[in-house]
Amino acid sequence: MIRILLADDQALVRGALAAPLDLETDLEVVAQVGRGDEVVATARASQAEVCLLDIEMPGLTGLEVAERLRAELPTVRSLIVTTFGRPGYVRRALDAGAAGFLVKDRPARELADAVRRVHAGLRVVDPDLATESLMAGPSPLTAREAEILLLAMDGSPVAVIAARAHLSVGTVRNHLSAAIGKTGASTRAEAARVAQTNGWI
Amino acid sequence: MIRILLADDQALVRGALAAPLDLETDLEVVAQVGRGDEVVATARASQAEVCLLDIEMPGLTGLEVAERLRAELPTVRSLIVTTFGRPGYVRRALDAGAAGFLVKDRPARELADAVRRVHAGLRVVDPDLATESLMAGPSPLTAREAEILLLAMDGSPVAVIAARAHLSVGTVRNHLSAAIGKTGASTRAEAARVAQTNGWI
DNA sequence: ACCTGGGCATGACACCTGTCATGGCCCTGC
DNA sequence: GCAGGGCCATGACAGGTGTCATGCCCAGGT
Repeated sequence: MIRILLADDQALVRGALAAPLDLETDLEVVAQVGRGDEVVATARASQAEVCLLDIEMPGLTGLEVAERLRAELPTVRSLIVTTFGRPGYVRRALDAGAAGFLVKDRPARELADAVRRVHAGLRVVDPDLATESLMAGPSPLTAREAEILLLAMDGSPVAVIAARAHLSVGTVRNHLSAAIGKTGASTRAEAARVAQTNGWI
Repeated sequence: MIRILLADDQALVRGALAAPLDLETDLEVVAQVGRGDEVVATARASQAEVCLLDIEMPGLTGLEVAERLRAELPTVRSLIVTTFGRPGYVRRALDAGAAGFLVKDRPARELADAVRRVHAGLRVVDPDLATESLMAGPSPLTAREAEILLLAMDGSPVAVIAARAHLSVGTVRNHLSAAIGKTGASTRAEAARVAQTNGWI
C-alpha cells in the first residue's frame, strides 16, 4: 500500500485526482491539503510516502515544498502534478528534489503508474515536457538577475525593488537591464513574461 | 432531462464537474468543450439548455461566451462556474447575460440545484459573492479608461498602447493617470491589479 | 600569480511616465 | 439653450527608467 499525500489549492481537483487513485488496490490517499505550507507537517503526521504537489498554491509553491521535503523528510518522494507545463519548470523541479513531473489531464492510469515508479525510486517526467525542456536550454539569467526580475514582476518601481532586495537602485537597474538584454525583451514586464514562460524564474 | 454543456479548459475539472451531475436523474451532460470559442456552435449542435462556463478559457472568456449565447441562442441559459470569485465579476457576468454565478469547490448538490433553478428561469448567485460584489460597488472607471488599462496590463510602453488603441500617446497617458488616481494606485501595474481583482476590467 | 566572470555600486545621458493645465468636440439631461 | 461630463489632444515639467562606461571586491579555473 503506497501512502499518498495530495496538495492542490482547488478542492475540486483534489477530489478528481484522489478518486481514481483510491480505486487502485495498491494506492491510498492518506491526506489532502490546500496550501503549500501545510504539506511538510501533514506528510510527517500521515506518514506519506509520495506527495503529489501542484505548483501554484498559497503559502508555498510546489517547487519550494519539494525542496523542504527533501531536506526534512528525505524518504518522501515528491511528484509535481501541474496544469500547464512551462518548459523550464521541469528542470527547476528536478533541481528542487522532485522525483517526477506530470501534467494534469492525463489518463488516471498514467498517474497511478507514475506514483508507483516514483515510489520505487525512479524518476518520471512527462515525455513531451522533457523534450520541450531540453529544447529551451538552461536559464541564461544569473541568480541575482532572476531574483530581481521576480521582484519586478508586479510592476513595482525600481526604488521599491531595491529596498526589498537590500540593494542600491543603480544595481537593480543594472540587473534588470542585463535581464532585458538576455531575454531579448525591451521592457521589464516583457522580460519577466519571457522568463516566466520559460520557467527561468 | 435538463441538457447541460460544460466548458472549462481543464479536462480534469470537466470530469470532476460532470460526474456528479450525470448521477442526478434529471440532469444530463450532453457536451464538453475546452475552449470558449467552441461553445456556441457546440451548444447549438447538442441542443444544450444550460451552459456551465468557466471564465478563464482560451479563445473566448466565459463572460464573452455568455454574451454571444444571449445574442445567438437566447433560450440557452448561462451559468458561470469559476475558481476564484473576484468581486466585480458577478456584476459583469449578469450584465453579460449570465443567469447565475457560482464558485467551484462547492458541494455537488448545490451545483445541481443551481442548474435546475437556472433552467427554471431563476437567477442564482453565490451568496458570499453577492454580498462581496455589492460591497465593492460599481466600477469608477470610464469605458475608455478600462480599455486602456486592459491594454496596459502586460507592461507595454505607452507608445504601443496608443498604437493599439488608435490614440495619441498623450491621451493614453491621461486615461492611465485618471485610472491610477481612481484606483488609489501609484503605478499602472498596480492600478491594473486593483481593477483586475475588483473585476472592473 | 593571473585572468575571467559575477555581484555591487556610481555617475551620466536619453528617453519614457505620471501629473497638471488648457482647450475643443460631442452627447445627454435640466 | 446650456451646463455638465466624457473623450481627445497638446504642451510642459518633475521624476522614473533603460543603457552604458567605469571601478571595486571576491570566487574559481588556467
